[in-house]
Amino acid sequence: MNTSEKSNPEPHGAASKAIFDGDISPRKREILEIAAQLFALKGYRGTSLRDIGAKAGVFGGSLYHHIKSKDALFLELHNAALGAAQVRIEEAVGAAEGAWQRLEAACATMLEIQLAPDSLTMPLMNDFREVPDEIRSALIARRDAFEDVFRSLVDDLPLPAEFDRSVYRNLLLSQLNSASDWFRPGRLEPAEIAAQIVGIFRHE
Amino acid sequence: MNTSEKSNPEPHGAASKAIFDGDISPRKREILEIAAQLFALKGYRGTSLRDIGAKAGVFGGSLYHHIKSKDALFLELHNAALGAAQVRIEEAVGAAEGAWQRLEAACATMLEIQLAPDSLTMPLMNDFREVPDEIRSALIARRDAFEDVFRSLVDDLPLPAEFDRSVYRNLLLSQLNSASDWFRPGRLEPAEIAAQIVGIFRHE
DNA sequence: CCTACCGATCGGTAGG
DNA sequence: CCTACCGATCGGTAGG
Repeated sequence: MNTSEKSNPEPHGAASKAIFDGDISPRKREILEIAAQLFALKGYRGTSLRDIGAKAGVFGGSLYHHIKSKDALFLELHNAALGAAQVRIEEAVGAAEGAWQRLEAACATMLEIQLAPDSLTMPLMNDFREVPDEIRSALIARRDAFEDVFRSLVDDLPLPAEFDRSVYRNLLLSQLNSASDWFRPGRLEPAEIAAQIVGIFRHE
Repeated sequence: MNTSEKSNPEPHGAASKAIFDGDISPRKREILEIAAQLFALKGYRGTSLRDIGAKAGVFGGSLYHHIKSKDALFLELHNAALGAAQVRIEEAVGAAEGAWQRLEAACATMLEIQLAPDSLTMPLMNDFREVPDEIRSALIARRDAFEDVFRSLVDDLPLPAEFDRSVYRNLLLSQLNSASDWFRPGRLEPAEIAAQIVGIFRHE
């Protein structure tokens, strides 16, 4: 079994949402998805390379054929998830008209991503405290770039003068980032929650 | 050096905010405060008993004279911090008149607690993912009891009918809980942030 | 990708 | 409260 099996464009049917770039092997993509799920569920420190290996059907040490280190794996994951989220949100924003409608589109997409039942995505964006110092600054920089989308959305709102837009944006983002803490399926849908959020945040 | 030195009522000047019950030894209180700071800074898994011991001037194993386990230590800490916060918030709410004023008083007090520079308090309330399964349900139950204060505050608001009060309350609480992620001293004060929050959340 | 292992660190304990 | 240690687990590596 050699390792030259990279020229396989999207074999398994989950091309629906391409979280990771196309220029990685299917096997590595599989490993990244498994790792993302475990990190989201148990946190950075709570997920060992042996755990990831076990779910992938190999021993922990074997992962080092695909990754450089646990740090690098987490960083790659985090950046890929944020990149994919950013693309989806920008698409949704581009399809909407009006400042409040664009904000609601962004919120709805963000919540759909964070609240997806199989969410191999981003519920890891917050526990920066758990992550080694060496990669934390890179994670924060990437997150800041992501949040620029919301910065410009908020800047476009016709808000009352007494509102501090920086605080307003941070409050909004903290709601979106921690919705998975209290969300329960079967009640309001992500889009309905987005409508509630914009209903609350809408003042002019 | 014997161990019978418990009958000392508040020796060091920090009686200003009694986070922990009076019926524990000063030494144990000291250890709890050190542990709280480290947990808040580095998370549950990122804080070892050796770390706590080092800051307290003893070896990790020596802490077991005062605690039963790391789990129990964290649980005690968490419950004491929430209990103290609840008392302060209920006092502030009791001193205010009007549903919106009471809400703002609760938010301001909550933010003062979470954003205090030496905050040995609660920025640990969120990383339940990091904590062992055995104590997680107890932590959640205690937090739910704490949040009942906000439940009744929100129920008293004259909100428009289209607002879902459960979602509204969760959104509000997630903002208060994660304000420490973006707060920077020197800009808005906690009370000013509370005013911004209520300004946003105020609809009737 | 596996076997077998390394040094480090963890929570916790015994015995004083 | 210390010394000295236990078994478990971790990220990572060598050599195949």
